[in-house]
Amino acid sequence: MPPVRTRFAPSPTGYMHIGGMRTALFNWLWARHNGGQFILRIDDTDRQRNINEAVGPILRAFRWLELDWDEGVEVGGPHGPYFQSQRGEFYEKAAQRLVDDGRAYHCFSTPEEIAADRAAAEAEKRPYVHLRRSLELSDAQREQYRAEGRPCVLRFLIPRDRTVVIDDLIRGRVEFDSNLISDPVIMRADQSPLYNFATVVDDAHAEISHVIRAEEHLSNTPVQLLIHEALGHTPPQFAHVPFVAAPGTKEKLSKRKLEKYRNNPQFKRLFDRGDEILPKIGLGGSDGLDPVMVEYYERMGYLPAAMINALARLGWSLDDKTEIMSRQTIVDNFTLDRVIKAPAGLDPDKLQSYQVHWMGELSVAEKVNACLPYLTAAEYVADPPGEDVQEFVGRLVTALDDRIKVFSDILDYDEFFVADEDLQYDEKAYQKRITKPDDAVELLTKFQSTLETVEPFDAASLESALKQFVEDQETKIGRIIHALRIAVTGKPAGPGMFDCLELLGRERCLSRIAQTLKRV
RNA sequence: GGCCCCAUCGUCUAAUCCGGUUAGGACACCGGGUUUUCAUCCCGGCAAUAGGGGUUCAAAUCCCCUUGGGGUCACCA
Repeated sequence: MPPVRTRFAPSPTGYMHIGGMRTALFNWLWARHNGGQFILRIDDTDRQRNINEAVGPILRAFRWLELDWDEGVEVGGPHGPYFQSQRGEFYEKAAQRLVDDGRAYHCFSTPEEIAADRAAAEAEKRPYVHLRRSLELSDAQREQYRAEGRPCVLRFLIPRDRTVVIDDLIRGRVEFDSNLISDPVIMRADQSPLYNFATVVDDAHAEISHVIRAEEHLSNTPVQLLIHEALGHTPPQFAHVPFVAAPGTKEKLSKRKLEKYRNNPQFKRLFDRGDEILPKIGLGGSDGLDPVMVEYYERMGYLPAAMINALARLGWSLDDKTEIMSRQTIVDNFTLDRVIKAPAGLDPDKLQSYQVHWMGELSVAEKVNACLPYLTAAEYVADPPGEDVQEFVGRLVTALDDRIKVFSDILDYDEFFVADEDLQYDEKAYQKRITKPDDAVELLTKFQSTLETVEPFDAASLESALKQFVEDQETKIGRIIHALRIAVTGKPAGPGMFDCLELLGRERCLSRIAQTLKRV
């Protein structure tokens, strides 16, 4: 058995698509599961843009999720270079071999000619395949065309009357009739290779054992198989994974349909949350980072463990009940035969539930370290944060407990960072808890002296002090505690009341209550 | 349109390959409990084999058709 070698070969688009990430993950998992190698190559045969700018976000996504690669971009390896744009000689050599063997031919057909042929075929309702007019040319004509400088591409000669069989590891046996396959262009006039050709040359050169890719490539596969064959390669095994669909649909998740997704109920929450959070940390809104991109989740403060867990469960399962899986568990158990054939819609709700689980596994120190950058970026605290700030955030995070679902949630608790006079009140809650009850103001007023004297000013003492107060006043805890929360935090929800008081400290609590009472 | 792929709760899926389960789990949702709020957590509930034909003692599972969805038909990847 040859070693398992898989690859992911994105075209440099400037961002990492969540669906592509899932494909990459499956490749990585299959390599790791088998103790093989994973290769990261860049398919940039058709790009003239700034490569570094376009590749950066892709590498960033891999690093964030800790998907390491054994060969490829930046790390190098024995099968480089790992940019198709730098592999010209390999393609030229392979192309020459095909020409020499009569498996490829120079084609002088103009785009107009081809369009006309296609139109004619359509008019007659017969499937169009390239007509190979250039094969009929005499040597003299050929020379004349060349002398005229007429552009000439190289086409692969598809053998006729063949049934091309793909034994796909996920989809099973799939057959194609070679008579229906048009001769594909494999080299442009300028000697640059086309994808279907370059990928074959590169996969063979890198000794890729398994090509795991999205199912939209399934119909390219017969061509690639035939080219492998013509070049004398043993083709890799293919596994076509279903595409990742938009939430609640069966349609391929696509960046082009972004505006439509804004109205998708599940996606809408992600967009809205992005619009709320991202500007605070200087990243613009969801115009720049959207939930189709991996970077959105990174910037919002999702956990790699949650992302991996969610992505792995999209089209794959371990058994009939296991949902929560560590990276290691997934590596240990991942097999291609358990990949499902039907497309799977990304489920933001389910991602969130994995996130809640994996967040719960973190220590306070880990959460603090991850939350601090949000607080500094939003300028809630100084950058770099002093020791006292770190200590305070530690106490806040402890009090917040699992209320922080993604790290950027820490920004919801601005009441612990703003000056007393800048405290914002939730008006609805203010009405309900302070204005409307007839005893709220009176109780708050009286409770000030309790706060002044309670010693020490910590959650436990505050709790017993409040209970004593309630007893003395012959009232119920519910009569004051809600009003108190609004008075000191401005909000109807948050950490435990006594934690809030302790966190804020005596002075700020008293100042905020006074300010609230003045407001009535 | 041609070719190809796919089809189980609202969603992600298990059982399908090798026919026999009260068709299981999770998320979401609904109800209840815990809790000073919110969040968490616990308990319970709702909810599916696209349709039609075969084959068989027995079909979600095998075969055919229909319908629906999707992918692809480039000098994109």
